[in-house]
Amino acid sequence: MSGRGRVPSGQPTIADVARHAGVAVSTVSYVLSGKRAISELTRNRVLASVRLLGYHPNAGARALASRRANVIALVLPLRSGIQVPVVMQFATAVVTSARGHDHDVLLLTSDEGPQGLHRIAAGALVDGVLVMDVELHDVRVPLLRGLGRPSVLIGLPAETDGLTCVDLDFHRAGQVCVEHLAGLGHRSIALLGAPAAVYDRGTGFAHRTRAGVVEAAARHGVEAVALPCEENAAEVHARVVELFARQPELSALVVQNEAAVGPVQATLAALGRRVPDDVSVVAVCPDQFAEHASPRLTSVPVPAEEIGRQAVSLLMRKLRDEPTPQVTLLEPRLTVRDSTAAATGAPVPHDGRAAAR
Amino acid sequence: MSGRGRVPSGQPTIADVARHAGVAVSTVSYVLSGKRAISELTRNRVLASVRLLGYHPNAGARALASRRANVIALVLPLRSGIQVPVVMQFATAVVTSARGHDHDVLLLTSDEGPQGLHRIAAGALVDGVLVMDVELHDVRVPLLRGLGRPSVLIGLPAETDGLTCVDLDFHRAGQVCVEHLAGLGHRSIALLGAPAAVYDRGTGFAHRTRAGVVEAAARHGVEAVALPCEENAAEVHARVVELFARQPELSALVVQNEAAVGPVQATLAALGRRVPDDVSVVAVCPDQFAEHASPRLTSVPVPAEEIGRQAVSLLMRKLRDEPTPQVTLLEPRLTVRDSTAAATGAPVPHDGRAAAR
DNA sequence: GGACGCTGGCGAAGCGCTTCGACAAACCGT
DNA sequence: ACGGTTTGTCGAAGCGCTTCGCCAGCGTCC
Repeated sequence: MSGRGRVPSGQPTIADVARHAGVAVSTVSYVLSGKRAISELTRNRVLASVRLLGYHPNAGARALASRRANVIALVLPLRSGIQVPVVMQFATAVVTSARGHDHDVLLLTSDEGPQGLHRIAAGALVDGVLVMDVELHDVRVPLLRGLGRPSVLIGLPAETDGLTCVDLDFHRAGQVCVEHLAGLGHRSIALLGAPAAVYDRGTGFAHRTRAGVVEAAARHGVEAVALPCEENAAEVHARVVELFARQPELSALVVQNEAAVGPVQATLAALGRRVPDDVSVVAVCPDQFAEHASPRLTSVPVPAEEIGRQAVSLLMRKLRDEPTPQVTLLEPRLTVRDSTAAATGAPVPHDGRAAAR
Repeated sequence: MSGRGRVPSGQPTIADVARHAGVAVSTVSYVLSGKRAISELTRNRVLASVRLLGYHPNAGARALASRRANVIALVLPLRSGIQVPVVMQFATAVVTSARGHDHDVLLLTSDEGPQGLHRIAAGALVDGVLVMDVELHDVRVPLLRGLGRPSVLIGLPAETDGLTCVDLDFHRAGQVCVEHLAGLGHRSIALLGAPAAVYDRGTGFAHRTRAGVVEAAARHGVEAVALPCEENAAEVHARVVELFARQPELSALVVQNEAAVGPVQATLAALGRRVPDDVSVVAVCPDQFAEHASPRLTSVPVPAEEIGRQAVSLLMRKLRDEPTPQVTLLEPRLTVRDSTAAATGAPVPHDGRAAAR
């Protein structure tokens, strides 16, 4: 009968719902979007039809007509030296929060590079972009500025004009670790950091933590050295040995490298140095890691969940054209567990800080 | 002038390209899709215009008209006890291969559950679905069957009728580990497995590996016990101690738990048992892990990349309505490194297998 | 030299949705 | 009882693309 007759998709359309409920297509649309007042009666009839037919709006059609896809892009790093579990936590937090805002998440990997971003944005596949693992001088930053779509960075580039960035205040995190150790009477500490490659490509969090450690150490009159560290057990071992050779007085370690945490503990054990009796250890790592180590580690957790949530919520605000702060830094919290104790021969005063004065 | 005049989107449309190239819209479409023959001359004119105007087809419009979104969904597990780095490797492999097939990847988390899948599929946001971390009796399996969209599972449920599944042959992997150890003369071995929760929820790979180990051990006359193992250092320590108490003769360990690998080595060291001199260790874990341990671990890697690629390629085949095998199992390869050696008092015969006969 | 088949291109009809303007009907104050 | 607001609903015009059917031109084959 029908002249053209492409195969119908099987899924009910808004027209089916309208017909079933005995109203106009536009009425169904308004019921679903709430953008115009609809009488209680009509609304209920429509909603009943929706449920009965199992109607789900077609995403493509919706995107086309409304010019918003309700999808955001998440650009994940895939390089060496990334903190895999942290990244996963971010990703899941982002997906979960995005769903809470009625958005889905499209996964992009850094290695498709700028053109990937461009394709996605120009094709209107996504409404906005979330970029992780930003470097100090990230090539994607100028791109994002000219993308024509809202974006939020997780991490802090050197120049934040016109951007929206969220991150843990790693500078402060470094300070907090040192302050804790100084308060326990430690006078010689070391930062065992991320792999050298991470520093080399100017990843913000590594540099900022190091700066925080160095600065706070100076302020508290604590001797401190910072060393990058690869992620394999042998290398960690070598580094730790090297540290004790360079600083015989060394009594505390700040470790910012998930993969190194285990080997560090193993190495210290092998060297006959007990934690925390002989050496205190503070880690900057996910809580889960710190909990699972033995002894349980005093740590500054990276609040991946919280950062992810914030990032999404900032992006949503940008999508609604609301103003957003340029930089949002989360305050680090240090959780004291079993891996830090007063330095030998420097008993902690009762307020736990005197030694740092 | 124009009566209605919504704001134009800014992006050039196919009509702009057509006008610029002096051809019909449909011609541009055919040039881009290659679905009809277009003369060299016209094609080049069109392509030039496309580049010049920076044209990118609108994803929503394309999806609406063609009834295919060129997006696939990837459902990632987010529960405890998952092997985070492996999951990440999967994810990146999937994204990369999907891009190679001109598709993007939408990230879903298991915890949005069945309705998430349903929403996505019914809304035509995605053309197909990739599901990871499938359990033996997964609730999503019936859902997938009735989803009306092609899907591929990574992992193996108990019942595979009408499905398409890819996975490493973990049963074989278990066997391979045992065969290697038996060949080295070990007569008493243990499998230190995933956390108990993983077995409890019936995750295929854990069960299959255990079965493979047990079966091969029986066949080779090797004594074997299998123990689940939590992912924290203290627990690992306890388990290892327990194992040696139960099997005084124990001379080799198969470890299928990334997070446990480090602690196992630490514990053995603490117990004064050298690897591989006193105890051999085989791990089922990503190569990277095995490489970074010290000593470097003999291992059966989980070929996440390869599995991801296969999964995508199978899904693409299904999208094209081509038949696909129900189950695709990848053959495990064992890489010998420095953590396995001949059992004490059982010198390896020159062909390395006699002890197993 | 007309029937035939190709090739290359065009026009138009949707795909399923949102949104704008129009417009009855109900409600208000006077 | 009559203009002026709301309030609730409808119709229709696209959003930007794909795809179907059509046709003009051109070589081919008896």
